[in-house]
Amino acid sequence: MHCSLTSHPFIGNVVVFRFPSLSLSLSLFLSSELVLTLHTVKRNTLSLSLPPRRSLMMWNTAGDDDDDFQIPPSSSQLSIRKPLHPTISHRPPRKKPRLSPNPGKENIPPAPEFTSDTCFSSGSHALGSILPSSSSTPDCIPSSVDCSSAGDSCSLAAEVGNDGVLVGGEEKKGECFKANREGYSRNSMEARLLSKSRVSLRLEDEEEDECCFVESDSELDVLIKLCSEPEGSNSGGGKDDSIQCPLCETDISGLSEEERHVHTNNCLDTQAPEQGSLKSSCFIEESVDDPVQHPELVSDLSPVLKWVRSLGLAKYEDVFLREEIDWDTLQSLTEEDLLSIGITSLGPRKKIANALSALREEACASSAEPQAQSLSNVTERQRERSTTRKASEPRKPTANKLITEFFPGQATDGIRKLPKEPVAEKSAADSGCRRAAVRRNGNNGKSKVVPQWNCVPGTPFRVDAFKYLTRDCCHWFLTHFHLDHYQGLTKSFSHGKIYCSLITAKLVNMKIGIPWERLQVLHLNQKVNIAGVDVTCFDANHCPGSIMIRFEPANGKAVLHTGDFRYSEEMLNLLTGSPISSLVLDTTYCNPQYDFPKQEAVIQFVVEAIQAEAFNPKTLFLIGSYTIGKERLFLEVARVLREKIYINPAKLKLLECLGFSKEDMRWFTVKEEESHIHVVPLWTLASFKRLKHIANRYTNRYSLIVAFSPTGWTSGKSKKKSPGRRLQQGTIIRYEVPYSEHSSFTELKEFVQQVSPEVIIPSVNNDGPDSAAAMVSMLLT
DNA sequence: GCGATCAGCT
DNA sequence: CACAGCTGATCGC
Repeated sequence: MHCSLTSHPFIGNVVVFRFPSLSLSLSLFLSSELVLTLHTVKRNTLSLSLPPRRSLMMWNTAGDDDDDFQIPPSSSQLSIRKPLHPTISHRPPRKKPRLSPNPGKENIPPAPEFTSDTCFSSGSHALGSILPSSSSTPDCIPSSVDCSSAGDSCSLAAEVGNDGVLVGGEEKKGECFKANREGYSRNSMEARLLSKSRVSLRLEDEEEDECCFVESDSELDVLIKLCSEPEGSNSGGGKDDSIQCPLCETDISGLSEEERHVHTNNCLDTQAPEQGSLKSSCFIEESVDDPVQHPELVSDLSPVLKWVRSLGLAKYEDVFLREEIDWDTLQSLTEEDLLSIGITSLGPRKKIANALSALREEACASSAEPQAQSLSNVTERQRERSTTRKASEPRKPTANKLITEFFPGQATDGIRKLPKEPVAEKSAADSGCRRAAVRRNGNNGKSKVVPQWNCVPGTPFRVDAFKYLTRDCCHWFLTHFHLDHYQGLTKSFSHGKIYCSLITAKLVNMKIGIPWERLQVLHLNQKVNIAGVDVTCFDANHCPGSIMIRFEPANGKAVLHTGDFRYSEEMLNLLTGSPISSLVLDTTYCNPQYDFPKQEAVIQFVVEAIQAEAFNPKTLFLIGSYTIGKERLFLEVARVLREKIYINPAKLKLLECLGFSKEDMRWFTVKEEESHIHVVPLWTLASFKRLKHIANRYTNRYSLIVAFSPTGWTSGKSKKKSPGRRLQQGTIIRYEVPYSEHSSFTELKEFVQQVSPEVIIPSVNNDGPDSAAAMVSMLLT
């Protein structure tokens, strides 16, 4: 078997193993300090990357013939040499490999001495790069191949086994290794990035970040499957799998699941006329008048399935069928429910959830204005029943949990409930939220209910509610200039005044074209009276211009709306005064899994990472940012590295609105050639594909791209507690760093405890209203 | 053609 | 995951 090692043409710390005639099956055993990343395995090519300042040793213990391990002459940058520390291999090589000549060797300068000090501080060489060492080494393990820049660290051994399996090992041997390891552990980016995860090897696809995790059946799915087995059927392995159509009772076991649905649907279609009202074009009409008299829920399935189909999501029919979801149940489903029944794809789930809220709104509208609709009696009854139920009983036991139940020692009398859905009219009315016509003319006159978090209890004000413009409100607050908060705001806005910070006002004026007459600037920490309500705003520490707003209405129940915010202790000093009754809280990361470091720590991390990666003068650094946001990160990078940052002219214009000092602005340049640190939209860093496009654009100027993707999500889920991660594909490196402009879970908890409100209204509630209660309860435990 | 909105995607 | 935002399709004017 032949294996060739070559250095990457551009970047020193990538080693490519080629097994020309082998279908690779790989396993690598690495020890605690991960220094080798298996990068791609494709077309018999295995590419491995070493973090900078590390070296690689490779042993060959495969096969017994001399052909086992050959370094072809073309691998000119590799030196084949003997290791300094023979004992390092946990499985000593059995045979000396035939070493091929290395014609390029003499042209390559000797590498510096590699010690624990130089391993981090020396910038003159890429320490992981594949350079020959001029030093000679003891002839103990003749079969080793060292691709290190200097003969030293012995940090990793890899072997090619008889079966073509590449195995490897590292054992701590000798002081050199120890010192090196300690030095590395202490200083290196990679050690810091990876020390927690201890993932010994990453097997990455070429499109690493697009790798798919095939979702295995959740426990819930399994349960659902079990529960959906027909009750008397022998599901314990017996073969009594007879399945009957619930309508015509024909045996349909022989049909596929899809065919069964088709069959059942046909039966429903043919039987429906007998029941009086079903028309294929009006599936909403059919419903079971009295469920007690119609215990067979399946007879109510057809409208559901048709509805699902009408959304173009026929492939989920079986999910609804399996769950025996009837029309009533359907309307009470939350997005969380959809997820739990197995609609795991975001797109379809959102689509269904949106369609469901439209359905519910229709139902509400019809109950509120029955005269406005001309509906069949059946529909009328159906809606009546569903709305009656809404008013009288909870759809789900957890839905109407009192928020205040989660507050130990707080009175619960007469305290507002967390609404199950914005559609719950009572809660909407309570908070002053009303139905808003989304479009006066379009959208078929459909309307949306203003979510509670966009309202200020006890006032007629709206916050970040431009999606829900109504004529009955003329005080519109905007907490910051991010699309998801100003969405719906256009230059034709004519609904009153917009209240925001100076920075936000500038941006709204510049980017959207709202005239200044419509804008009312709120100054930080200054109380003003607006329509009889005292209003004070504070820096929200989110993006430039972001504010939190305290409203003190005449009823004495102060409301604090955080907008989007990142907690800082200074906030608490400002918030002294009247106690907060309702807290509208940015719950973006309201889950214990999101516990990321302070921004300063992440900035420091990025600065050090740049320094560590900067060994190659032809490196382009990219830092992701939003329209506004993350400025602190790249400004700090500029300051520390004393290097200008490139931004495009549009971004510069934006930054000029953000109130940076002249000093700070000097760190920005719109001349690309003046800087090799560029600020780019965050989404351009999202995939390696895009990064490759960027790389191609700069192919003459840069040989290495190092991108920083700053996002709080980095620290979620499986990446729990990891301070970030470093991904690499060839000449492109992407760091994902947990730089967040939202509060972490810990910070939220701290904030809530300090503010101690009576009611919390979450602003982000992606998993449905049920989880809102859970979310809040987590904050208070 | 333009602005606004929405779905889909990252 | 989907922070926040881009892209393209569609609709109404």
